[in-house]
Amino acid sequence: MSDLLERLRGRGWRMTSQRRVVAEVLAGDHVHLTADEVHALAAQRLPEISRATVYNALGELVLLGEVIEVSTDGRAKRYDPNAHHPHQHLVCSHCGTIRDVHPTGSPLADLPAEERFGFTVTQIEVTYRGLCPSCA
Amino acid sequence: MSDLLERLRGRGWRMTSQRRVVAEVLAGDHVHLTADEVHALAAQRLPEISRATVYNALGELVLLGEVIEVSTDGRAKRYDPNAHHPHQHLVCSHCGTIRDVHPTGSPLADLPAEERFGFTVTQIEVTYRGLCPSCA
DNA sequence: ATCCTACGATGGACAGAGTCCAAGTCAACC
DNA sequence: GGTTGACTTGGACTCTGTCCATCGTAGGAT
Ligand SMILES: [Mn+2]
Ligand SMILES: [Mn+2]
Ligand SMILES: [Zn+2]
Ligand SMILES: [Zn+2]
Repeated sequence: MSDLLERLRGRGWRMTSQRRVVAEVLAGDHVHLTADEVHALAAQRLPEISRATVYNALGELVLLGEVIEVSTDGRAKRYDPNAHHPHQHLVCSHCGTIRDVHPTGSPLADLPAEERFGFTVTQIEVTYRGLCPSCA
Repeated sequence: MSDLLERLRGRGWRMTSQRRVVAEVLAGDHVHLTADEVHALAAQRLPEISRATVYNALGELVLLGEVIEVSTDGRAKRYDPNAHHPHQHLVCSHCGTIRDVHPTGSPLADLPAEERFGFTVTQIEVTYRGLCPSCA
């Protein structure tokens, strides 16, 4: 993770204690925290950190491509630091639990050119939905 | 669309003027309205219809499998009456415009069994994201 | 080491989408 | 036509996220 902090510093990110804590809280694999969860964890280390600051930091990390925003259907967005290992998500329709998955058949079925309607497609997102073992 | 109304009546749906108007407003192909858009259109015909009723009716149509809920990333959910012709969506990341698309092959790249984590996968949703011609 | 200042943090108000509820209304069956 | 439980209403409420005026501070300049 400190390589992340290095990379950010290198890009001119002013290193504040708040941003450091947010980046540290997000460290790890299979992490999919909501903004408020990040805020709660960050506040354990830095009690006066504000929600706005957490939202700002997360937004910047997303813009910098260091974190992926996963939006799950009506609930709060989740933030995924595993931005450098492409993967997709399996989501429980009942409780919202997320798991990382790596579908086979790599080049996710491209769109027929005549169905692109002039769009520049930059991202293909596959979401597998179902019930997790405890909700089934 | 009156076949829809028939089907609903057959399933014990009490037919109120509000529900009828909501179902009628949703009729058509490539329709992806938000709940508030449905409400506005419905209110043109039935001025006193309430937002809560529209949300209730939409929720029931979704449960009955007659309408698909398309959630688009931070914006309001959209309601798609084209539930009986499986398709996927192409969404503009900038303005939120939606187009129906029909990817070739089996985009539904199945999940390796060992990556299902005990989930019962019931739905695979593919979202193509990019910029529409006017946002590019 | 100290000073400066532009960038970042704060917290409280605000907004959008959706849910909930108590009270009133009416569709459908008798 | 009367009965009744399902449906509707509208307003309050919740949740997620944004905005903004003000205050604080990281880090370059001296
Ligand atoms: Mn992930
Ligand atoms: Mn559609
Ligand atoms: Zn679950
Ligand atoms: Zn667009």
